[in-house]
Amino acid sequence: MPELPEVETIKNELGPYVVGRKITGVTLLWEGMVRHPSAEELRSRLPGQRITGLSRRGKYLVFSLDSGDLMIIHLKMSGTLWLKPPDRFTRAVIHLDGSDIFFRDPRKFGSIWLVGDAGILDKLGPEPLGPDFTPDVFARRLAGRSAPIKAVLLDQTLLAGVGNMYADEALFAAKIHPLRPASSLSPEETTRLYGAIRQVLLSGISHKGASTETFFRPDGTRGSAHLQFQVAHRGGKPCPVCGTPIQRLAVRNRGTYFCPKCQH
DNA sequence: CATTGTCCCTGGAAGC
DNA sequence: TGCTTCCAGGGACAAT
Repeated sequence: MPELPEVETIKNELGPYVVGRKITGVTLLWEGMVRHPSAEELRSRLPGQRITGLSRRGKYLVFSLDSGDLMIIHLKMSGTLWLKPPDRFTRAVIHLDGSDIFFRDPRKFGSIWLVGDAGILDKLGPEPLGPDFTPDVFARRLAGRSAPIKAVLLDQTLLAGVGNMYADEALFAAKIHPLRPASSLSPEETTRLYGAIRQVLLSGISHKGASTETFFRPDGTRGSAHLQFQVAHRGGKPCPVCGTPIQRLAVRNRGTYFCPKCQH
């Protein structure tokens, strides 16, 4: 499930193959992924445009086009962008005058937009690894939030890019229980969590993303970040710090893994 | 505005 | 072997 480190990895590794290339055609095998405009308009407006840049905002991939348009892709649960030939889960192909891009998405949750500006991204909170995200900013944004800290970390308007896996990892690293009300964190705990979020995301990027399920890099290989996970997707296994079995509970229908002894 | 629940999707694993 | 159930879960949306 692509979160910030996985999307960053795709951006880094796909960019060299697509920036500077011209789109020559679009094949949609699952039109439901097109969010704006219509599938028909997407097919007619993309060909002929040159990709001038590829960037990431939160979990969104942003392709800049020479017309000024933006092609924005969200991979959601199971999406990947491949440079290699398609399989039965390919939902779209962006044909280029070079390597084609294959949008692979078994669960069909992924989305694509073709827009004139980045307005749909305005709602996102700060980039966790960017200069605008400081412990003070984090503390202010948590203030007044009574929901469980785990749920609040998944709110993309609070902070952009943290998903289910890295939220669990950050809470474990900061030794904070996932059900703690967000506003109950002490200043010291808030600072600790701030550092933990940045640390687990940077670790994820350096390991080229986590391939717990359907994530693959553009060349089809897996990342190795999941091998570093302490609690995420490790229900029943011993806590690497104290040996207590890792527990699983559901927070807003999201599987949440934590150590009941280490996290308070 | 904050919060919670439902829904969209499908394959793989586990249980019977 | 084959059926059913559960699990993976980001974000749009509706309801409170």
